[in-house]
Amino acid sequence: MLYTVSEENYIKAIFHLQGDEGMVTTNALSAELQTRPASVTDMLKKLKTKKLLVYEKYQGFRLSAEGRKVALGIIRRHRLWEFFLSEKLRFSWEEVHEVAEQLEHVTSVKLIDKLDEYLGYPRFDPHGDPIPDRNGKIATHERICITAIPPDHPMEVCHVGNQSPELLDILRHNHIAIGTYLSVRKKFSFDNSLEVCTANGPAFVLSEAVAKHVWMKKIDTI
Amino acid sequence: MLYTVSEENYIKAIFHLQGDEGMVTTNALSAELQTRPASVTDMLKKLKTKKLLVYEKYQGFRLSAEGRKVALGIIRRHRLWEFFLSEKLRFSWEEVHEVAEQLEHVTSVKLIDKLDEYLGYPRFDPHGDPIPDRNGKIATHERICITAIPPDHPMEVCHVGNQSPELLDILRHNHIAIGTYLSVRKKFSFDNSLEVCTANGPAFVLSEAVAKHVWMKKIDTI
DNA sequence: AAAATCATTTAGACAAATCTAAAAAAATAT
DNA sequence: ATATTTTTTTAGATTTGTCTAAATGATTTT
Ligand SMILES: [Mn+2]
Ligand SMILES: [Mn+2]
Ligand SMILES: [Mn+2]
Ligand SMILES: [Mn+2]
Repeated sequence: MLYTVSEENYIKAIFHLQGDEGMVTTNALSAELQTRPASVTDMLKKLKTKKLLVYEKYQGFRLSAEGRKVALGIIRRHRLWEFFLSEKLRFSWEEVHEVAEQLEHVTSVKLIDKLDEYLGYPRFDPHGDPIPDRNGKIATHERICITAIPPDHPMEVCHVGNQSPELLDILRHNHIAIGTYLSVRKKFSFDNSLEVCTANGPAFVLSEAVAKHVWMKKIDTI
Repeated sequence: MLYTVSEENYIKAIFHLQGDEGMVTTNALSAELQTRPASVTDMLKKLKTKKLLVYEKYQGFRLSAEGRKVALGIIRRHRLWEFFLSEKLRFSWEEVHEVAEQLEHVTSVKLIDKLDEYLGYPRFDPHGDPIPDRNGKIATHERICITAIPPDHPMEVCHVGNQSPELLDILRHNHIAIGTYLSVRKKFSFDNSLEVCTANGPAFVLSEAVAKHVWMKKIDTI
């Protein structure tokens, strides 16, 4: 029932690498976790013994139903802590992940459920990623990339698909964060850049490289 | 600069066992940590190498100045989290310790300083124990045992020297917690029990065994 | 002061998580 | 269809933290 920090990190990484139905490879996981392939193989055997993994050697692997459940628990803890750090302790957007990497391994069901309640049952973390509820259920935004929305229809930023400091630097420079309202003024087909603006702010340009990571949803009406 | 969870648990336990000036023995530490004396000896060698310990074999040991500094950092984290759990997440008094045992090992200076700020720089944890500030300084209550206060002088409960569920059961039954105002009505020299009462509540009796763990301070005048 | 007891350390083992180097299997190219 | 390359696994070693059993040092009793 309880897993080591190392096991949890493997489980979480496998969850993120496997899509729906997909298989994960030893090399991909070793790259993700910055370990050697041989270490991955060792851990795969252990996770298979614990029935968290569907794995035959040389055939790739993916989480079992139980493994997925464990992964969602870890992700729930990670994202709830990210929300706490951002919302309550005023950590900036890009600082929360590293600290949450540690906090996610504190295992107390009561702690997490009380934290969830204290935070008001948030459904999305500061990066716009969904927070699984205590049953592992995750909400999904009806979201659309800013490159695909029609001109002059304001929508709300709900997700940023890349959290590198470099991208966040551009977004912050333009005062774009989760929850910002934006509308597209013009699309330039030459380089697929966009001219966008906030409700009453100045217009500015997003390159295609930036825009493809910015996702929008309908503005909440209540 | 960074220590393992195990090292931190040893350092903290040594800090609690050594008074001012005192030496700690291998057996005492092994009892405290529920390990074998041989394991303690192994760790002592390691902590000595890291200059956290003053230790010559067969002679007992105590923390070096650096070791004490590390211990105060761990205790700061532990007690700030206990305060958070109690104050913000509404954990009951006796539940906080176990969860704080895990949270104390999350090492991010920024996290702890922000948490401290968020909590309003509390100086005492839910058990009335002092929380070291970021320089390791700890406040001290001018406190006195309830067995020693004069009759009919209301004072405030500021510390409970034993946190067993059994004692906490009695205290909760009598609605006594940190911050409760109590005065002693009568002392019975036969068994050293006390009749005490709250401001407008009924009188009740505390046995000597209970009373000796209940510590009082002057009522704050602001 | 020697014997008995108690506390502490040493010696050797083990599990967990990692590594390097070599072997084996699978995939790709010729 | 072979040969070559890539991926994965195995074999054996290392570090950390723990253990048991035996040896040694310190203390207490007689
Ligand atoms: Mn994250
Ligand atoms: Mn992690
Ligand atoms: Mn505690
Ligand atoms: Mn601890």
